[in-house]
Amino acid sequence: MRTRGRPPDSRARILAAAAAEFAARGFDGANVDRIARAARLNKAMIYYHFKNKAALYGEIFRGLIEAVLDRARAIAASDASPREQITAFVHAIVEEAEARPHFPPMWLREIAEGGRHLDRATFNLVRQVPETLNAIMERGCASGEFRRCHPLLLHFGIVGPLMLYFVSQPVRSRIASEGPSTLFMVPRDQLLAHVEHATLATLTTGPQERGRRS
Amino acid sequence: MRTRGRPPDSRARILAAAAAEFAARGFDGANVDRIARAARLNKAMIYYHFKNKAALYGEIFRGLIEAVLDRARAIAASDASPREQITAFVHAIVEEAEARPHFPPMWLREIAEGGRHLDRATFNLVRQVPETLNAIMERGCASGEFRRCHPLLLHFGIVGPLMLYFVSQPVRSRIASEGPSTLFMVPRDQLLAHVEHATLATLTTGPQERGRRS
DNA sequence: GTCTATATCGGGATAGAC
DNA sequence: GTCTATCCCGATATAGAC
Repeated sequence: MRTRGRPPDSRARILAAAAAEFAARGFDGANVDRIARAARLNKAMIYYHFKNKAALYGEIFRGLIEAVLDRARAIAASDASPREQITAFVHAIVEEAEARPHFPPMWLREIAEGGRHLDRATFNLVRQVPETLNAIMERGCASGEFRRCHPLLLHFGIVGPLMLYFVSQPVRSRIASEGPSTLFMVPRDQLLAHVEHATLATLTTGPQERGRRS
Repeated sequence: MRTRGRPPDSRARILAAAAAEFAARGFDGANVDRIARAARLNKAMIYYHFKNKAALYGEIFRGLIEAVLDRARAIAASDASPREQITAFVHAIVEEAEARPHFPPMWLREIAEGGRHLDRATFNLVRQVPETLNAIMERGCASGEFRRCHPLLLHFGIVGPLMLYFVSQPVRSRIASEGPSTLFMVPRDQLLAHVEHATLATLTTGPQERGRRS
């Protein structure tokens, strides 16, 4: 059964293995041989499906950022209130990170690399995420619910802690295995609650530095 | 003058060049030849001063984290109020990042790498930074100024946006050079004001999720 | 589509003169 | 302390059989 025309999944296996490898080691640290072994294939198969290592990386990164951007746009286009949209945005990032564990490490590293491995098209997708978040904030400001803040800082204030949380998983379990410090264990729900609260508190508390008050 | 016993600064030049290289390319992407050239030295000189690439990296990282930890501890030991100590902590991170531009990229990458390049001693220094911040928060909670939140999330909420800001510099100027979007230009003082405000707002606004009120 | 070689080369590390 | 020359391995990429 399901034999005729069954598409070989070698390409998908390569993508999955490569995503894990790039996430764990970065572009330069990633090893094509290891990817092949993890995909239970030979290295030559990788070059059958992809032009080179960079093309493989590019395809994975593009898929990742498209998924995130789709979520963000859907939220911005919804009829939820600005507050709810902010909350939904935080949840969406967390859900995407859980669905694609390579997302946080790859995104973080790529920013640190100056976007060196991204073509113009992908680069534009990356910048559209904070722009979408900005549109949400703008609506909240127009309705008087939010105070205005710098959109990129708003974005970094959400994404920064979230990415660090996911990316620090190996470090944190290494710490946990060495001693009984409870400081480095963070329940997932507490993460969500914290970032939600921090973001909304930032957006609804009057700024000291400019002297407006609600 | 100052000839006798003048120490050759080749070692210092190597450290400076290597810091820039590791920051820009990461451990695996860093090239010892490029480091030597940037230090106006031959590659062999690097191996005269350092056992290998990893040892060179380790020394730079250790220096960086020691500087940050020193600042954090000095603040925690000061007699300033918890609020002031939080503000001082934010400022200290920013000042350290400006004094040592390799700090944000190297720190961020190292977390993403799972601390793979760190020996036990350095690893312990890294974890003591959030622990020090926790001590500050504890005092604020004891005096009733702060609501308690997860110390690691507090730390990520400060350091995440700050590191992203510095690390995204190349990406942001690339965006700025391509079009007139003002969204990606962030004045340094606005960064400081934002993170300060966001952190204090988080620490002084009652949590929705647990229903405690001050 | 999948494999086994193998070409090729960049880059970490060392030898040894000065 | 500083250099030139070189070793040599690992890693990307390709050729070509099946």
